[in-house]
Amino acid sequence: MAEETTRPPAARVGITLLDIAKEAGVHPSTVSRALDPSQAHRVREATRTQIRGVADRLGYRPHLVARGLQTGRTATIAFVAADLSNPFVTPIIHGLTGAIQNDGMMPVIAETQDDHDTFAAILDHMLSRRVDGMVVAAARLGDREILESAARIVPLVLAGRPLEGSSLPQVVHDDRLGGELAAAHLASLGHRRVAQLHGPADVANFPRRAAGFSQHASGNGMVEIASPGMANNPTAAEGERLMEDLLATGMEPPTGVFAHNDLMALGARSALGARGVRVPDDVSLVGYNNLPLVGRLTPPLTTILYPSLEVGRAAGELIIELLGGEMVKTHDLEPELIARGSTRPLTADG
Amino acid sequence: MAEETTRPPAARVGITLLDIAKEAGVHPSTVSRALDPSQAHRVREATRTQIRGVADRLGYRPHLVARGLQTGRTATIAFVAADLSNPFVTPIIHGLTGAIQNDGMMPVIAETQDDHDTFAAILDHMLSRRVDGMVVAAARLGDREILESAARIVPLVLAGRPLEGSSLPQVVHDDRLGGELAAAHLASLGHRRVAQLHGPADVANFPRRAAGFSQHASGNGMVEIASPGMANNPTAAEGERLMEDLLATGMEPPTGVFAHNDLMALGARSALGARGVRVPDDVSLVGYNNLPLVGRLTPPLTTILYPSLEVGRAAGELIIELLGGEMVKTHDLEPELIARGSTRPLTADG
DNA sequence: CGTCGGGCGGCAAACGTTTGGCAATCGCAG
DNA sequence: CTGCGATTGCCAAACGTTTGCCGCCCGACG
Repeated sequence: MAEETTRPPAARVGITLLDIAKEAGVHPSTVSRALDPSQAHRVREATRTQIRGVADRLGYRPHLVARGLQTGRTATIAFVAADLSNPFVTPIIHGLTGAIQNDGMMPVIAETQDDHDTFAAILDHMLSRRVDGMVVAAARLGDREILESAARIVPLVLAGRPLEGSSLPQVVHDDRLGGELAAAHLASLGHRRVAQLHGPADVANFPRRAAGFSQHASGNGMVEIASPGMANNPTAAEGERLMEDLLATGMEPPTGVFAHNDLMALGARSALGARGVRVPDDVSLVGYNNLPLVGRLTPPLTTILYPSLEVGRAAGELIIELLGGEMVKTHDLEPELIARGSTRPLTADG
Repeated sequence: MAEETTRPPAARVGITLLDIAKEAGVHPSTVSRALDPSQAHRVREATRTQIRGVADRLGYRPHLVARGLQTGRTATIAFVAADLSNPFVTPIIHGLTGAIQNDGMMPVIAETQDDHDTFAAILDHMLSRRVDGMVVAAARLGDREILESAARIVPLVLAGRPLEGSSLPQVVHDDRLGGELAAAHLASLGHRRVAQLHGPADVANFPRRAAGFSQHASGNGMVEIASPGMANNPTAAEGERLMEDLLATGMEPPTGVFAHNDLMALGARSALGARGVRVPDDVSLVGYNNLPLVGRLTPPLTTILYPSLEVGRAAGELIIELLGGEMVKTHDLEPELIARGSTRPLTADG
């Protein structure tokens, strides 16, 4: 038998367990065990170190695909976002990645663009990929069925966007309370005439924020001006449009405005500015999310803190617990008012 | 042979080609071909539609892991970032995802935290995963060797951060020109005494920006105040620290400051504000990147546009071309000055 | 009527692991 | 010297595809 004295020194692609076994003069299965910490005890110290040596020398890299086929696990978590350009999702990805990377798992990412068919296709694709779990931040009302059928196949947690009438595990954020906080804040500043800029109704956060706000408002003698429709998407452009529509009605404008997220608030501010309406002098403006930098705007935006980073992290931890067979259902994270310069007490002329 | 009349209606997990073959009374390989558009012509129209019918009825989902093992392709692109919380990377991910999602590929994401060992481990892990390609936005000077050895195994493109002295395919952005634009802008406003806040030297963008700036400055009679060291990371905190150090030297401060990125510029603004130095009245400030929202700050930040979204998209396209066997090397994207309120002409007292 | 060729489909190997079961070996005690 | 248990390593099957090759059948042509 010819003895191979020199080999390409390192990191050749395609070194397999079999190569190592041959080189070390043992059976592939022995190599597999020697390299697997949880099975290493099944192989003698001496053989083990020898095998490890050969593996290192040859630059062995386990073939995770092959392993995945055998074990049924891919060390992969799907992350499904509606719109990756929304600054709101970055911290979620960041938190998620941080929570799972230690366990050797990595997120694989897709974007639905808030389109139902795309959403369905992506879920399907992720199942085909045999991801070990899914974190979905793109849920809309109409997606419930496919979400639940996916959840029957693979651990799935909702993050960022809850889903009305579903009992899927999720990272819960109390949007209703957030809405209340916004109303309470405006109330405490003396505002009576208020309005909301509504995000799309099929994204469950927004109706909840709206309900919380309305409830507190009506319970405290505030007058809520009916808003001119709702946004098709929770974007700055839509916020601007809604605000314009509101101003265009000709009726006496509100002194306090609650936009259902920061992007819409920014859009609203543009619309107000274009009409010569000043924030906060003429109108107090409250957003939602506390996006990066909104605290450095002028005026700095008063907003409700949405703890995106923690949501991402919690989602990751939830998934990992689910994978471990635990039955955890939810994880709670509270909203918090961050009062800044875009709101101020109502004055006589305001 | 018992005829199975009723089956679980749909989407059971674990329907395999074999199940379909059995059900349709053909060989698995025929099913495989019938379902593969590029092989479908090898099977008669009738059998094909029958097979498709059975597949749909059973809710068949191809097992991408098994396919990957066989074909060697995973339909997966690694995206390696230094810091996912930097608003700068989101648009890159967005662009990348958009560019590859149509081809059924998805990014799998990891974060190096700008640590060399973590970086090496992640590259290795990605190779183990058998990703089809890599987009690396986390390159530092010391990472060259491992990057090049990875690039020998799998198509790899650099995006966001170039690498000094390397000929890896990359999405090129002319940082030097960006630096020049910053200097030229300040010069055109009459500024003579200027300073830079340096990003870390082992991230190649920053020395290039610095060189472009310095060259234009000295070539146009400007006096560049030596800066007090450089940032360890390109973050707001570090920008603040550098600016403080600069002010603390006691020498006459510059009237124009070029921060090597927007985050550092924001940190610098804080430091200036804390000392009662006004922007732009006392100091004109230029950043880099044009992060979302910096145009809405007060004053809105003058900055150099870094086309992150296009960089991400271009990186995705480059990878796909590389996968197609093309030999493309680079893709160019120009910087662009965006003059806003944080810079203004030098006045007698400024 | 024989042969050729093309269309269609089956066969089996291969991709690189993991893992349950079994065999061999060894040490040690009876 | 034999028997027994524990330790160590081997065997082979299995995970779900893809794909080169071969064979069958049918029609057409010589």
